[in-house]
Amino acid sequence: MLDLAILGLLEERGELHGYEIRRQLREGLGLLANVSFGSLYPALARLEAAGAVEATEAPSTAEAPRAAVPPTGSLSGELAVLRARRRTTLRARGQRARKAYRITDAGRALFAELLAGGGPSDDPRSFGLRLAFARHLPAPARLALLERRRTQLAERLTEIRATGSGALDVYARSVVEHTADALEHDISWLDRLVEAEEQSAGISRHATGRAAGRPVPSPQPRGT
Amino acid sequence: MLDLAILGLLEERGELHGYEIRRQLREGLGLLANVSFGSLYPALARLEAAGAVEATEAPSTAEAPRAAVPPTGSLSGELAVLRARRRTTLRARGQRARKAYRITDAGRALFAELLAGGGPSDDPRSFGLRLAFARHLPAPARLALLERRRTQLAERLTEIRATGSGALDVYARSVVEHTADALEHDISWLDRLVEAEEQSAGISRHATGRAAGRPVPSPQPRGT
DNA sequence: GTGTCGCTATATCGAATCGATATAGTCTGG
DNA sequence: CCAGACTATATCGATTCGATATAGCGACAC
Repeated sequence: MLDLAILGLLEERGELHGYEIRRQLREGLGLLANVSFGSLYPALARLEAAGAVEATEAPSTAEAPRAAVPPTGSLSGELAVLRARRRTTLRARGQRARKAYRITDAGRALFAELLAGGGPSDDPRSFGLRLAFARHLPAPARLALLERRRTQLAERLTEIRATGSGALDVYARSVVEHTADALEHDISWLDRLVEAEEQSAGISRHATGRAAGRPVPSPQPRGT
Repeated sequence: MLDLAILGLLEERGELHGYEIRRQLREGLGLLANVSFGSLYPALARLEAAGAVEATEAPSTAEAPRAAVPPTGSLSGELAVLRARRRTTLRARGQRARKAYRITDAGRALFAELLAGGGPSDDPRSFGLRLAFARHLPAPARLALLERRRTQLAERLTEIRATGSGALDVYARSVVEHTADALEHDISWLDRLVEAEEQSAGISRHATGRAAGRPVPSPQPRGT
């Protein structure tokens, strides 16, 4: 999930270092991806190991794309190299040592895969992230993403409504009902997005029945 | 977080086994706590090790303690008895060996602590869980819980609104705006809850400034 | 009868993530 | 000159998830 966010940011904004990635994730995406360093740095290392991103020692202002360190197989050796390099190179201007990352072709492929990837990923953050990067998705895949999400939420909603909150006390019931409300709200948002998608694509037969009149399980006038 | 859910369930429903806990979490609490076995069983073990719960071998359905069947000496006869017994105990659905857990006094103490516990816990699931069990909380702590949550959400909202979504494309902007909307919705829900709390407590000084300027639809008598 | 399918039930594993913490350089202000 | 705030990378332990293994039992088909 984090991988997607990182790759997307690098794809859109070019070369970034860890701290900056985090800031952009927080500020740009409205905390949707509020990520900690404890997951960010491992994720970067993971992606680098997989060849999806490559590190460039230089602060982003300069160029000097210094060839990537050839993997020596010696961990301590590589660490020593990194340390030495850091001490010499960066002190140059202003900031402190940083490792900027840039996306590779393999990374772009991975990004596309993650973006469309039909994995379950019930996680709302994951969906939000995908949608935020939906610009990089072909139109049909975009639509499919929205539809898939809508289906999932609708299922959850019926499930909740079905179980009925009769047996619960005031507080638990309030939680359940609010959850259902939020779900409804989400679904109608998705419906609006789907509609917009279908409009922007030239639609001949817009009466597919989908966007037309799909009622949310039960409108349920709320307020006794 | 899971600990809280487990302890709460055991406190309210008495003796339960793992599978059943999970079901009640899913069905009762509207998927708010949709938990996997990979976290549930370790959590139970953790709680047991900490002395917060204790395991009882007996299936909880043992309302009527079946009188011990005198051993007949006949193997097939005993097997038949076992089968019959199982069938009567479990009624229509197959059951297997299970370990039922019951909450201890230490567990109750831990529960109270977790429930009120002012840890950050930005997690919406965590808050939902606490609120669902708010009945077990003294009224002032309940109010504090709501207020704390409201403050957090309000902060996030201003943060999002402050950053402004101008630089984003349609999709990212839609995500951010919808997040903000959902946040607003949550906040006004909390406001309604706070108001209800203040009403049900005898309100002498209702003009705390907080609840003052916030208009709220109606008290909404919550009984079907 | 015997597959085998589906449900109940417990359990473990690896990977992802979080929150806390360590380390360290740099900039600002008293 | 020191304190505190900010930038920056990194690691640790704990929690949680998803997948998977296992097993008993019921039910229905063949």
